[in-house]
Amino acid sequence: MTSARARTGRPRSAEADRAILDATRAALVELGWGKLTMGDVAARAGVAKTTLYRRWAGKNELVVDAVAALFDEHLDLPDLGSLAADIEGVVLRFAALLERPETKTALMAVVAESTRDEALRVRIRRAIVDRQKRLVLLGRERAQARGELPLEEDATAAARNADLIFDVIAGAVVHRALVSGQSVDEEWARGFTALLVGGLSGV
Amino acid sequence: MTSARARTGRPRSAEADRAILDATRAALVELGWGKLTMGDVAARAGVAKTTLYRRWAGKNELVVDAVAALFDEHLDLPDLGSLAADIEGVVLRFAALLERPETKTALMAVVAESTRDEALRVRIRRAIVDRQKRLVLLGRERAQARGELPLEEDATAAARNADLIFDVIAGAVVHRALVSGQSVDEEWARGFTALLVGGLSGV
DNA sequence: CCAGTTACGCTACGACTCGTAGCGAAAGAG
DNA sequence: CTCTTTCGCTACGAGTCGTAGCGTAACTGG
Repeated sequence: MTSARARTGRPRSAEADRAILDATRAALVELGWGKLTMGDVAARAGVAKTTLYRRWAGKNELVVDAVAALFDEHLDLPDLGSLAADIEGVVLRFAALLERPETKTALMAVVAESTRDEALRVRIRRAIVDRQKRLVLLGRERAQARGELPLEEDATAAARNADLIFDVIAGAVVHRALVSGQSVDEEWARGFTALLVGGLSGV
Repeated sequence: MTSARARTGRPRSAEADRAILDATRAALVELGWGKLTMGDVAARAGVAKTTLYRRWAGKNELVVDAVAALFDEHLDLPDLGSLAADIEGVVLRFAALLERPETKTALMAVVAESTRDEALRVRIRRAIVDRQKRLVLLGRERAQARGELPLEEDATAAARNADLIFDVIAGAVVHRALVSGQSVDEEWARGFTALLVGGLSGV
């Protein structure tokens, strides 16, 4: 499967791939999603425009891959000892990524495009969303191991619940950072964690 | 102030305004944000392209106004008798708007653009976000009047807390509907409400 | 009724971006 | 050394952008 395609002929330059993705991120920082053009990225990367189109169908796919690389590098979560500390940790990780200018301008834009492009939506899910989700699931497992959260017996209910928690955490951070346009600092993370753990009625 | 500008000369056609905004929403449904063009909207509305540019600076501002009209019409919240019921109500209102094809494709796109355009961000806030926020504040006041939530003494802390709750509710709905791409139905609304009210540790 | 003022529809325009095609050269596999 | 694929380059038609210029339409104050 891995060697089935392109066993012969000139191989694609891995260096070009790196240069293109780097150039894409740089262009996102300087120009933002709206003014980023394929021709500009090609020029920055020092490759021909046709080379871009041989590897990516268009701007959407290219930008998803360029941003996904950031999520790959910067998303991990050490065990901070308690459920609350882990939630604060994951919130601050998300926020650190969302407040970069590259991701800030690109993420919402590709998600917007994905509402009319199912293939793009799947690509985003695999490249970005699922990576975030794993952190939430990890924190959940740790909390269950500590006895802070009950073990769930029904698998489908557990999955539904995990989806819910993920949407709440990721959604709140995204909304705070991108829609409300305010910074996700430690103070906000503490307040959010207290709300999530204790609820509105909790003290 | 209101009569200070354009007291003389031919007045702008209010009918043209309506036709343009209707055409914009129709174009969003058919084409989506990405393929919507000013020329196409003008043709649909039966006006000249120059007329659009006399009233809106560009695609971003036009679409914000077109979508804002929907939020104006469909955002109110009857008193449902309890905090939990009110939260479910507001969640389902948000969801009903977000699941329309016009708003689905437009909202994230203009928010993405607004990360590089402060004036646009303010316009979105005033036209859309603040209208949503009022519903959350309203539900909060009702809950306090019922005694379900404590009255807060410190005004700045209360405002900060209201911002937090709003980001959590709106963020969760947006994330569920647009990023996870799953429907916000009554079952999800119930689960979300239970989590928000009781917290992770609450039963 | 008449000038003054503003909005309108229409046309045309240069600048830009898109995505593709065609070419000869380069880089590997067998 | 041949076959295959990628590469950089150039060129292209199509489409969009935002603006300018023009004559006409609509409304106001004298």
